[in-house]
Amino acid sequence: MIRTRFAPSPTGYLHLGGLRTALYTYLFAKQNGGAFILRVEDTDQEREVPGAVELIYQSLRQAGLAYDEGPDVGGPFGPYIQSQRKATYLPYAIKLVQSGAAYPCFCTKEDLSQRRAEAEAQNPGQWKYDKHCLCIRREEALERMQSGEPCVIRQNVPTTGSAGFDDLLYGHVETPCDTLDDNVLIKADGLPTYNFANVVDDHLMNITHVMRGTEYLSSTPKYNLLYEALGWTPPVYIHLPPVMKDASRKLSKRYGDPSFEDLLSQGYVKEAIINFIALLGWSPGDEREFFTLPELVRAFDIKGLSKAPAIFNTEKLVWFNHEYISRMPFEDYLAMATPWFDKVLAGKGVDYRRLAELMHTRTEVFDRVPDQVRFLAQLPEYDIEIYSHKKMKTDPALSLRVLEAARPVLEALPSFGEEALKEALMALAEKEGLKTGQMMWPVRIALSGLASTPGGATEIACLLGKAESLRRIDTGLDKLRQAAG
RNA sequence: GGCUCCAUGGUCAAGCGGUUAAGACGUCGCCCUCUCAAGGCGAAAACAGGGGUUCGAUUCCCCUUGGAGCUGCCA
Repeated sequence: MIRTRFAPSPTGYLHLGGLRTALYTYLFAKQNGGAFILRVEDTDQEREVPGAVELIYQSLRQAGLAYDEGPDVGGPFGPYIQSQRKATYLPYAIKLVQSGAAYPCFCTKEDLSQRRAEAEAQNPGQWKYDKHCLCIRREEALERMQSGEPCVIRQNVPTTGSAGFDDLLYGHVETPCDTLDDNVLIKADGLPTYNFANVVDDHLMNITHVMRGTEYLSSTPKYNLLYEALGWTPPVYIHLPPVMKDASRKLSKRYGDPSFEDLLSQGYVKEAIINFIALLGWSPGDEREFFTLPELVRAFDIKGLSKAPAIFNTEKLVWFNHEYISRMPFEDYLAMATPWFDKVLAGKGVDYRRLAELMHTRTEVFDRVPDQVRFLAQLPEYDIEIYSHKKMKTDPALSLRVLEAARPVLEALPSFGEEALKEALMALAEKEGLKTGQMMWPVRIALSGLASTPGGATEIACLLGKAESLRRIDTGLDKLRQAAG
């Protein structure tokens, strides 16, 4: 049975690169009828951010990536939080020490930084741990360790030969051992480093396939040395290229790059985010581009993964979002749009249902909605230049004439419904010898003060109501008359 | 610096020795239209460079260039 895991460290919210790794990991497990496991890698207590674990649970749930085993859902291989597994690592480390694959190191951080500084002075950038403590006799070292002398346990990487592994995506990767450092396996605080914890836990949790970022690509040969020394079979590796902010910067939390949660609160819909992110670094091979999560499970294939980093392109995400919004049922749209309407229209008595009909296919991201509808609450300041439209053949002078003619017609209308408005204005246009656009453009401008609006003149007049519409036309007339002198 | 990995339009990408080098986003133009969107049609836009291998390279190999990652008692 295939078992995969997503193993984030709780240092903040789940960023999009992490979400994509989680997604691929989930897809791979599910399409093979396997299990998707969440494991929290919190062995660095200093970097841990309070509440981050909950944020991870929440994001994965919202994204629909339900895990079969994990800290808050349990499972037969728990606990699923590494700090709670502290006691499990040391025995394996000692086993490695006894076989010579690792050794206790009593060098203090001060010693190390001093020796390092000296070495760097001679050979910049060449420092590796000098195996200083390897010469201590094993029995003595173990004794000192067990007597409580502060120490770490280091991996004893061979000084000759090479180490390698096979990656499903990248193929065979091999590194000369003499370029590898003797990494710390168990820290002075007794907790394992990532280097050791992931090996032990992946084995203990029967993980068959490891999907993770390429930042581990070059250290994986070292992990395989550990598997070998422990007599374990390594998992199948699939390293994933990073998601970039631009050509040379990774998407990061620091530079204010959005998290999954951020995108949701900006008004991106989760299906669009998932769909977009799935296609960032993976191609189905055919020309399909819309996928639900279950469809992704069926379509996903390691062969479609890209080896090169992918730049996160917001415009494409916006396009996906627009598509998803346009396709959602109207009632869903109305429900989602209402709070955004409320931000600028609360208590204004605007017909949200009609407004939603107009806005439904015009919404790209919900956080842009308030700016699009604000004019309904208050006529914005505008320059009469926008009465000019080349294609419509309108200008301020014509607009003045149009508004003067339209004002009494509108005022006389018994009903201010869209149909009635349209008929009245079209009839007027004909009578005045004007094209429809020449009639509608000035009216719409006067009503909205905007060159571009959701809906045309009649829809806006109807939304505004008779009194407000006439008031705005009067404002327009004032402006135009003033300009005309 | 050392090691590892990567390289098709602005972006995501198909291609897996012989193609007019797909498609999508974005951009631009036209049509439609009571504005803007949407929709329809169309256009511009790429194999980083140099060597090989081969009858033939975007595709295989090498070098260069460019980029990324690792080189932490971070993951």
